[in-house]
Amino acid sequence: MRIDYHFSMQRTNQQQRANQQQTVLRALGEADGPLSARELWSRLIGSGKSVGLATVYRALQRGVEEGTLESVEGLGRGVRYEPKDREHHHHFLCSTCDHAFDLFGCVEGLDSLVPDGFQMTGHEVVLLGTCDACGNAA
Amino acid sequence: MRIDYHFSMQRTNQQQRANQQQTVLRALGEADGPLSARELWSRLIGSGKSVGLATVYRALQRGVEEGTLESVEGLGRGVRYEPKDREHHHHFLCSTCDHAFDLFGCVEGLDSLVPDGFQMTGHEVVLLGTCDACGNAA
DNA sequence: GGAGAAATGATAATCAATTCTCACATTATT
DNA sequence: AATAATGTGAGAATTGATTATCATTTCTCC
Repeated sequence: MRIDYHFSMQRTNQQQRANQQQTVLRALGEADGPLSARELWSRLIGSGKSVGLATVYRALQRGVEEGTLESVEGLGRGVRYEPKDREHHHHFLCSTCDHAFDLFGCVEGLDSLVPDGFQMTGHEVVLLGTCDACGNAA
Repeated sequence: MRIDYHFSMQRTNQQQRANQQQTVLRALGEADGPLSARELWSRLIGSGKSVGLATVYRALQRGVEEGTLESVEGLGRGVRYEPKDREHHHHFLCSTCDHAFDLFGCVEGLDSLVPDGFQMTGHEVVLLGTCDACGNAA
C-alpha cells in the first residue's frame, strides 16, 4: 500500500518572500492614518500581497516592543497602530467608512481643563464626521 | 399531618425591588463620569445592591434607545455610557485606575484642523494622566 | 385574587479580536 | 551541504464583551 501525499507546494510565492513583517510594516508606514490589524491585513490582501493575519499581528506586536510603532486607542473601538516617528498629531474618524486620518496641528487651552490634583501626561483629540470621499459619494 | 414549606423567601429583597433598571440608571446618573456596563455593575454590587449584569446591559441598552443615555466610545477600549442631559464636556482618563472623569469646558481651534472636503460633525477630547486619588496613592 | 405582560438573574450562546499551535519554509551559521 | 534558529500561514483555542434564553418572580390591570 502506498500513501500519496501531495500537500500543496503550490503556495510557495517566492516573489513576496523576503520578510513578510517588513512588508507589513512598510504598508503601515505608507498609510494616511493609524490602522487596525485587520485593516492593515485587508489592505495587504487587497493589493495582492499574500500574508497571514497572524503575521500582521506579529509584526505589530514586535513593532511596539521595539519602539517603532505605537498603539492608538480611542478611535472608535479596537486598537490601531501607527509609526512612532510621526510628529504630534490627531485624527479624524469618518463615521461612514470608519477610516482614521491623520491631521496636522493641535489645539489650545487643554491645561485649563485639568482638574485640581490631576496630572496630565497626554491628550487625544478626535474629530468626527465624514471624510472627503464619503461626503462626495453621498 | 402538617407540611412545612420553608422555601427560601429569603431572597425577596423587598428593599431593592422597585425596578432594578431604575437603580441602575440612578447609579449611572450619580457617577462622576461615563461608566461601562461592568464598571456600573461592580459599583452596584459593591454598594450592596444586588443586580444581574444582564439587567445592567438591558438598562443601558434601553436608555440609549429611549434617548436618555449616550454611549461614549474613545475612552480606552470598551464602551461607556453617560446621561445625555449633561452639557457638552470632555473626559480625563486615568491611566492607573482606568476611570473616566467628566471635565468642564472645551477647547479652541478645532475647525482649523479639518482637512479640505471633510465635514466635521463632532469632536472628542480626552486628557490622559493620573487622577487625584491615584497620584496621591503613589 | 387572577391572568397575562414585563422584568429579573443565572448562565449559555455568540461574536470579534487576539493569541497559540504546529508543520513547513527560509535564513543564518558553520 | 548540515544544522540550528527564526519566520510563516492556516486554523484552532482563548478571551472578553455582549446578547439570547429560560425559568421565576414581579407588575399591571381588571
